[in-house]
Amino acid sequence: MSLNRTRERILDAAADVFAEKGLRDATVREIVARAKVNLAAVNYHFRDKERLYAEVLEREMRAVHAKHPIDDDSTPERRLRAFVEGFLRRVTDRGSRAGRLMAREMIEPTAALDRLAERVIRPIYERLVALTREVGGMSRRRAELAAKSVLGQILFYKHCAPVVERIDGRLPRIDVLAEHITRFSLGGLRA
Amino acid sequence: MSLNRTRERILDAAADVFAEKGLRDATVREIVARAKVNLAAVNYHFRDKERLYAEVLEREMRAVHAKHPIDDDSTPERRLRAFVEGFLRRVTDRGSRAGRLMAREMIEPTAALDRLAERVIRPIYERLVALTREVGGMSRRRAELAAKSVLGQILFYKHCAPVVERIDGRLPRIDVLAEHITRFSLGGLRA
Amino acid sequence: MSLNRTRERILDAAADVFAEKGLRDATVREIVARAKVNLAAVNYHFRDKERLYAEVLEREMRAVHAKHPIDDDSTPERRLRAFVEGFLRRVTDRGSRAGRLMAREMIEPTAALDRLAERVIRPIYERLVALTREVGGMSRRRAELAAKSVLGQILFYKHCAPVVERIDGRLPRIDVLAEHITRFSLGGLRA
Amino acid sequence: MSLNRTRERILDAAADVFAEKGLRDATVREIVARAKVNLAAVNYHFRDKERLYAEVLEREMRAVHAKHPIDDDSTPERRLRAFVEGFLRRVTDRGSRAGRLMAREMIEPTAALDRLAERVIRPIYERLVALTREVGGMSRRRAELAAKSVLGQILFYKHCAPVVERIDGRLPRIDVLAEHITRFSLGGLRA
DNA sequence: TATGAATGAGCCTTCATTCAT
DNA sequence: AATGAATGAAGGCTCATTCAT
Repeated sequence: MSLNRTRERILDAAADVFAEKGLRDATVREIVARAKVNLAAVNYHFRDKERLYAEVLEREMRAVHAKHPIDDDSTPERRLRAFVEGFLRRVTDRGSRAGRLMAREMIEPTAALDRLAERVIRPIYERLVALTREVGGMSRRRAELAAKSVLGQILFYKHCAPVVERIDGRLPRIDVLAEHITRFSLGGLRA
Repeated sequence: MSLNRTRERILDAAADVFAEKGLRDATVREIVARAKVNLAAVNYHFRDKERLYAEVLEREMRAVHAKHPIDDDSTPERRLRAFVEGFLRRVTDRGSRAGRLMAREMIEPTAALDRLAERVIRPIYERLVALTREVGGMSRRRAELAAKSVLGQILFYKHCAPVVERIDGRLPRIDVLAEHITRFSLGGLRA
Repeated sequence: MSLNRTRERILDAAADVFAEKGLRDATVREIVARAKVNLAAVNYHFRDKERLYAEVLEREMRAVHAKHPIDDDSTPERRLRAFVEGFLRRVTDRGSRAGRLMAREMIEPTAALDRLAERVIRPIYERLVALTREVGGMSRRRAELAAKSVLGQILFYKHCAPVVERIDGRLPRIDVLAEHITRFSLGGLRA
Repeated sequence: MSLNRTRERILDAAADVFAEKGLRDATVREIVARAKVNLAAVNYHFRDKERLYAEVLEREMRAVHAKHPIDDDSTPERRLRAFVEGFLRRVTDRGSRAGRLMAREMIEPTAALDRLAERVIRPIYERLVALTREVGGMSRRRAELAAKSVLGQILFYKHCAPVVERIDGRLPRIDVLAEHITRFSLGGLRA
């Protein structure tokens, strides 16, 4: 195949498998089967399974980062609402490999997490902190707590999805959730 | 080794190992080594590794459930505050095997989660829903969303701990967090 | 099978394979195939391939040591002759696994050689040194050199066998060689 | 990289690696790494690893052969002494790749040994046989045995070096050894 | 002439489980 | 009730070699 076709195929297949099974439970054999490449190709292109994982993680995160929408210049309330819904959609997207990979990192952080926190997560976090200050006109310290309250509400539907499913059956529509979280948060911010 | 001493030793060792490594990454060999029992004892007493895991999970959760404090009869606001702080403390306890086990279940639910959701989680959830209705006087549907907003804020410090560490350094004191979450939530409930 | 049948079978098969191919070129698969035991049995009984090797080496050497004939009490010359022929026979025995294993150790010594040198080789060496002193009535220092001259002549037919074969075709009979080496050495000792 | 620079670099690196690890344990990867050439270069220039090995062996042996000193025309005894010391020096030279390669061939002869025995070893051997006849005035048959006795004494310090080290600590000086071997052999030749 | 990419075979080891006692 | 022995499956990795350029 021309260029680094094999390398790309492996990265893509690996993202799926790592997202589904995690670093250790994923097998190189399954990855190469999905990528339809030779078993040894992983070791050739990435040295070993762990290095492949690190590269996958970085890549997936960067992809999400790139897709992250830029805030427009409407009112802070509308921008908050847009942020919540956008984040919620991304996070609850079943097919989102980045989301699953991150969730796993939360339980068993790997060396790759340090870079990730700084380069991908912090910018998003800082934008949300700025937004909460605009809405609530509060101190930096309080705005950080508030930002975490917002994030927590959103991520709950990610990190506790299996329990929510078992207790509620299906989730409400995303826009209903986003509407609730935004209102609830506006109330909290003004408290 | 009279009675089911062996059985108990295995359950205890297994709780540690499963909490540290998860169902699949934990090895029977490590469990029996810590428990100082024979390799075949796990299969003898629990049929297989998965059944041992289910038993461990149930047991740990029951233990947490038992420690869960009963609400007193002060104002709903104070009871909410007490709930938040109590839950937050339990959830951020680094040594908590139950917490780690649950976090793993969120990512890769096992068969054991069904019972757990019904027997351990739902009662807590229902209590919180009732509490939010008392505070906010709202519909069941809205109260459920609000309860999830409260839980999400709390669990954020559990499920995103590695990122919070990397972005903020140390956490604020638990009571400060609890105070914030309670105020934020009261604001949200009244919105 | 009763007792440690499997363990013994592995040790025996491994001695053959290690002697033929050396530590690294020998494969666990070939060993277990010859021993007609399961592949995992090696790791179960010996932890890993290297430890199996160490045990094989020790065992084979001990076996040779045990078979080593005790000198009788005839004249020193006859005892030298007996020593030479005995050693020569053992060493050129094509089926001798110990010999092949030792030859490999000479090229790539493993950790096991230290014990071997002290426990198996030194006693033989010391006996020969004593013998040369009896024959030649010389200083300890010169006797040691002489002992090495004797050993070198014998071991030549072991260590250089492939070349001797290619240059001479077949070897003379062992007793002819032993007679020559003994005479040559007696001449040397008296020089 | 003009001409066959690559080829030369491979041959040189391969000589080191083969001497250190032997034919099979040496890896093409290590050779090309040391030679700082491409992985595929070995197969391109030498067809396969074994042919590279054969070429290395031949080359190293020829180099030794070239350095072999020509006998002068002093007395046979002095020429024997010179032969012993020269051979001993070459053989115990730790850095000698040829020596290590040969030692390995003795244990696991490869196809390359046939040519070697005929072209490199036999000439040396024949010279020594002639020398022993001059000294001892004996039959061809006995002279051959005597020549082997001389060679055996010398090669002992090569092939049994690890054991000698462990039993004696350091070796005596080469000239002392040569003196001993020469005297001992002269005694034997005259016996 | 030289090389980056890719491949198929094979190796050692680990693991959960079962068997015989 | 408990265990030492044994097993079959699977996994990560290395290697010499070949291919296409």
